[in-house]
Amino acid sequence: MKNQTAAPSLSAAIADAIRSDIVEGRLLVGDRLPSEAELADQHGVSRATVREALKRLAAQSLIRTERGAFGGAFVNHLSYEEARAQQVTTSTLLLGMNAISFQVACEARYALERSCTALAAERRTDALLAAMRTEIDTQAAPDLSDEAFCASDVAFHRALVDCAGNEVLSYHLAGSVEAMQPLMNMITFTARSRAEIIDLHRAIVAGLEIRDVASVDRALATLEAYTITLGQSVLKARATR
Amino acid sequence: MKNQTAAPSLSAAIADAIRSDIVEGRLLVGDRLPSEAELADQHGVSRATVREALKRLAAQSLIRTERGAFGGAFVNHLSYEEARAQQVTTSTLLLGMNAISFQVACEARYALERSCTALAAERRTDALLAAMRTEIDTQAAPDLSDEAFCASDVAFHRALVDCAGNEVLSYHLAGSVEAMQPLMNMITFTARSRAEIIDLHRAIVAGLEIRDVASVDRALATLEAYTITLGQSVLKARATR
DNA sequence: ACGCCATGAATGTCAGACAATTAAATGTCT
DNA sequence: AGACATTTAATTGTCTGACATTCATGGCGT
Repeated sequence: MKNQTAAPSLSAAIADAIRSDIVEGRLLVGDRLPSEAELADQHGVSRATVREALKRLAAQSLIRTERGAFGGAFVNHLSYEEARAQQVTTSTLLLGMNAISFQVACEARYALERSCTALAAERRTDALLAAMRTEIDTQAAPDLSDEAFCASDVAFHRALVDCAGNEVLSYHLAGSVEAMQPLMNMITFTARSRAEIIDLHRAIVAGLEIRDVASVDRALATLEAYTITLGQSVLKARATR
Repeated sequence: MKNQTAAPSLSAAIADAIRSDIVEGRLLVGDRLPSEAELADQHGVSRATVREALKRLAAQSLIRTERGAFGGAFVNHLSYEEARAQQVTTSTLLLGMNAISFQVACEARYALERSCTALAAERRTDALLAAMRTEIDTQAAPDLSDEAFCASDVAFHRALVDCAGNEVLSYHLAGSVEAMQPLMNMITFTARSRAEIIDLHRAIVAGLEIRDVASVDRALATLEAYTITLGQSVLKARATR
């Protein structure tokens, strides 16, 4: 992996060297790196510089460090959860910094989410359907805060993508959808709109239950359209304020 | 953003503090952080510790540092390209470490890719169609290496997702699909299979041209099935070896 | 006005020290 | 012999102070 313009910094160069050792398989999961002192010797730099390099890798969850005798830096086993958390941080920041319109974000979110409907209808399990129904019940509570409603909404859609029974797909979709949540949260939900959304959630679960791809897809499309409508009315309200 | 079990390290704690300042908007893009010496004072630690914290943030592209007078650490503007590169690194590593079956990866890849067909058929531009045709011509060259064929394949699918005309969708899809390329590269392409793939690529472009969603979707489904077949035959060949 | 250079502020690096932690080796008691 | 306590060595985490390097700015001389 060639580095961009250049790495005018020793610590960055050392980090890159070790990173490619990991990515290209010369260091395997669980392997212990040489101690900081040894690395400093090998690369002809001071320990401080090596440490900065290691911190860079630790920030990407590529390595983990343990203290004490026979501690050191170990190639980390990247779990789905860690990877997803990082993806969400990066994507959230990206979306927050680039003046994404609500409509574009919404369109992307539902396009991604609909990519799992066919598999989800085929493979949905009773356990996941039950989880979705539980979230719907939560959402129907009359005195629920907007925050809690959104959290439950995320959990519902998370369960939906899990229905596809493909962990790789779940990882990508859950990460993508979750990253867009802050943009979705521009909307303040009225009792009326909550009821509408809950109805559509019910339709999705019902469609999955009878393995009817088309009805699930239709419900998601309707949910997308409705969400965009809500977003636009919020924008309009702000404009006239 | 609460940290998991604990961060028993000062440099990690400081990095987390600054990170949340950025993610939650208390520091804006382009803002200059205090100098390392000032940060060290504020947090009551040494400059070395602050530097390790800053390197962690730099590794996530959250900040960039400039040397010289009036240099320092600045909140970075995260570009789509930087974000995608990070997403690809993380996802590639994740997939490489978790014994993903070829079939599961393939299924996820095409499910994601098909999420843009409807928008792509509606919005495809002549420029992007031309780009796709150029890649097909490249792929048809008789003396092309496997590596170059795969690279062109990535470029082709990249153009396909760009057809959807939604930059957020492009970002997520291009990253996801690219991250799975190493798994796809298990396949060694024969002249026969290349011809088959190129035919399907042609069908995709033709479908986009006449804005026929169904035919594009069908071509992608066929491509998925064919890719899985190829993968299985490779596995079978290895098993009997 | 123009170019050159000193200055100062900042990061990048180094060397050496000490504290904290931890597993393993060693010692000690029953 | 076995259980428990202690020492030891390796390693990371942090601190201190120093020097090198980079670069915008402003003053100086011509």
